[in-house]
This record gives sequence, structure tokens and C-alpha cells, in this order.
Amino acid sequence: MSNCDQCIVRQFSALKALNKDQLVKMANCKTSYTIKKGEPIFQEGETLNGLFCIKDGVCKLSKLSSNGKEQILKLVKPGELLGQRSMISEESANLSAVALEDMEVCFVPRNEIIGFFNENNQFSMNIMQSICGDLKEADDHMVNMAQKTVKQRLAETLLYLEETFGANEDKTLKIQLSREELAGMIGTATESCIRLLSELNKNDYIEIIGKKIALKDKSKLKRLAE
Amino acid sequence: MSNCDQCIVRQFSALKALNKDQLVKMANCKTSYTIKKGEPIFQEGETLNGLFCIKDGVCKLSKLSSNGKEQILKLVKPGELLGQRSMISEESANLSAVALEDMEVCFVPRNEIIGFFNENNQFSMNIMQSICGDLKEADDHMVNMAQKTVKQRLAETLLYLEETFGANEDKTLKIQLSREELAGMIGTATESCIRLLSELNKNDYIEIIGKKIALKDKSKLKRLAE
DNA sequence: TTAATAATATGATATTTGTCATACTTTATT
DNA sequence: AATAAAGTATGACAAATATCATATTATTAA
Repeated sequence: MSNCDQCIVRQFSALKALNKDQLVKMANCKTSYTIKKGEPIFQEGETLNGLFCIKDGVCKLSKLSSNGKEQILKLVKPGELLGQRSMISEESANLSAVALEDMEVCFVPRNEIIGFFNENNQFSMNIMQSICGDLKEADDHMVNMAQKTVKQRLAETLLYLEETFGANEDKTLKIQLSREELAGMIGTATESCIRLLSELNKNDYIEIIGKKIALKDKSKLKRLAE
Repeated sequence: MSNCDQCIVRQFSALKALNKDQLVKMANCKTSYTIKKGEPIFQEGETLNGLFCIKDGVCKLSKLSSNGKEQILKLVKPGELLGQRSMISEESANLSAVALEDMEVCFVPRNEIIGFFNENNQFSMNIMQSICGDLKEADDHMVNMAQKTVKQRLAETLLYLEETFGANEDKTLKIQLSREELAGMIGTATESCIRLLSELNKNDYIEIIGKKIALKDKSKLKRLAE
């Protein structure tokens, strides 16, 4: 049973407000998991009863729309928490979480976290602020979805992916998304996404190297995204 | 200085967890406002420093997109709170709030509310749950924006408006939105919105009576919205 | 390795949606 | 009441996007 003290999640999430005692308690009740690329951490509708800490690997949060297409709402990276909303609302998961890479996560039962809420105001304030951040992001994202063209959303998403997950030595995006997943992020048909990528490639905004994508002219992309 | 004890906002919001003492404190520090239709309660970017209680009237929460169009993200009705996110994040307002009808609102300074947080766990839990509700709504809304056609979104919005704000005796929607505002809710051009309303009118989904809209066949509308 | 499957790519075409022009109607102002 | 201004409506057209078909390439399984 490893220590939570030095964990990356502690450094970057609301957990930074926990004291030694609370960290020990958490270390004693947590469960660690390895999750293979493509596997779910949880599914839409599932009861969670706790909080997930993302130690390593990236996952997508998505929801199936009534037309059967998967809309990706958010990508979650190491250091972040998962399942905050369900835990607080005492509701089943509204979104599915599926690994985009091999992952390491810890699960902490709800009771434990609620205990921390009641004895640690700073911790509950941190959790609140994290959820408020998600809400602001969601509102901003909505305006883009509603008011920008697919091409603009694609440009914006590519910039976001590089900024958030970085690039390899050959400038290609580190995060590996299929064309279908990329389309699911920007809310369009896979073919439209591929077509626009080809166009951006032709016009030297990006370079397509096999399945990988390198951002060639970021300022041009920014101008396109507005 | 009126009593907060019997206020509609107390009954329907996180404030229901406040005790007598806290209600008295709040009554003593609150400010009441009347806001005329069309006037802002606050604007995007403004510093709020407190929480608004909606006693009467409906307002829209909107944001200007980079192309200059207004996207309406949410409508807020009597009994609800406004400015929770800004208060918790200690950030300026991400959205503008503008009255759709004459309104009565109260303002409670941030300090007071933060005090209640620290002495009343149930209250802070209620606020958290309210924000979590907003987040779930935003996620669901996003899937619709991304995956449904404008016509489907229009049908869905009309149903939402009747369900949430009711209808008059002649079946027309109680809430009075301009075509431009309706377009701003569903994320489309005003002309497209008008055109689709005409089409729904022609096909007996709705009836257009001057500027007012009556839902004529709700089950057909539901089927359209999917 | 070979076959089978999935992912990527592109053409052809239909549909949806946005834009601009203009007319009509209602509301506000003088 | 007359005028102006704003809101609603519709046509014509262009642009954006989805859908279906099919080809090509990469990946997986036998």
C-alpha cells in the first residue's frame, strides 16, 4: 500500500489541502488499478461511490448522443480527479471515462472523502473550485460549439491538444486520437473531420504523418480559430 | 429591510439549509434591487463580490462569441441563485445576466456567504450540488449542441420553455423571447430560426400567433427532438 | 504470410445552414 | 397621426456539412 504523500495527484488536485492524518487515512483505504488503453474506468449510468485519482495516462469523458454518436466532452490527465460530480450529487455517472492510453488510477471511497469535507474547509473549497472550473470550461466550450464552424473548432482542438499534452520530437501530437475520436471532440462526422484535416494539410497549417498530426503553423491555426 | 425567512429563494435554493441566526444575518446585509426588462444584473467580466437571489422575473445568462453573436447558456427563474461560480472561484463573471422580464433580486455580499460555508456543512453541500447540477446540464446541453440539427434543437428548446415557464390560456408560451434570443439559445442565425418556426407552423407542430408561439403537437415535437 | 478487419482517405451528391436582400409588421418616438 | 426604428418573414443563393460509396492503407487474427 503506497503512500499518497508524494503522489502527483496530491500535488495538482484539491487533495493538496489534506493534512498528514488525512493522507494516511486515504492511503489505507484506497485501491489502485491499472487500466489498459481502450478500457473503461466507468460507464455512463454506473454508480461510482467514490473518487478516482489519475496517476498516469489520459482518458476521455464522453457521452452517447441519441443519434448513437459519441461526443467527447473532456480529456483528463495525470494529477486530476474523476467522479467529483457524481460523488457530490450522489448520482450515477453522467459520462463514460475510457482510457486513451494505459493508465494507473486510484479509487477512494465516497465516505472517506465526505469525512474530509466535514473536517477540512480548504479541501471542500478546493473541490468546489475545481468543479467551478469545469463549469466555466463547459460554458466556454458551448459557445464555441454553437457559434464556430467545424474548421474553426478543429483548429482550436488541435492547438488545445498540443498545449495540453505536448508534442514529440517530430512535432507530432503526443496524444494519440483516432480520426473518429477527434471528430467526436469537435462534434462532426468522421469523414468531415478527415476532409478538413486533409485541407489543413494541403494549406500548410498542419502536416499529416501517417495517423499522426504535426502542427506546422500555429499562428495561422490560431487566426483560423479566431 | 424584509425578512429572508419566507422568501421563495430560501425555499428553492441552497439557502434552505440556513438556520434562523444566519437568515437574520443575511436579512441585515442584503440589498434589494428592481431590474427592468432588458437591463443587466451583471456583465461578462464584471467583479461580483457576492450572490444574487432571484425573487421574481426571469433572466438569461449569455456570452458573446468571437463572431459577435450572443449565445444564451441558461435561463434563470425565481427561487434560484446567481453568481455562485464567480463567488467560489473568486473570478469575474464568465457570463452576462440580463433581465427578460421585470425582476426583483437581492444581493448578498461574498463575505457573509463564505461565513455560512464555514459554519454550515449542509449549506456548502447544497451549493456544491447546485453547481454540480449546472455542470451536468451543461454537459448534456453540449451533446445536443454538437450532435443534433438546428431543427431538433429548436423543438427541444420549445418543449423546455413550456415545461419550465408554462403556457398561457391560449397555449402560447409564457416566457417572451424574441426570435433573435431564441436563435441565441439554439445556436443558429436568427433567419434560420424564423424559417424553421415557419416550417413547424406549416406542419402543425406549433402555431404562431403574432410574436407568440403555441405548442400544438407536443408528442410530434418530442419525436422530432428525439 | 495471408486473409480479414478496421482505420484513413476521397469523390459524388444531398441536405442543412448561413448570408444578403428585401418586404412586411409591430412598436416606439416625435 | 406620422415617422422612424426594430422585429419578423421570406426569397435567392452560397457555403458548410452530412451521407453514401468506394478506394487505399494499416492493423489484427488465423
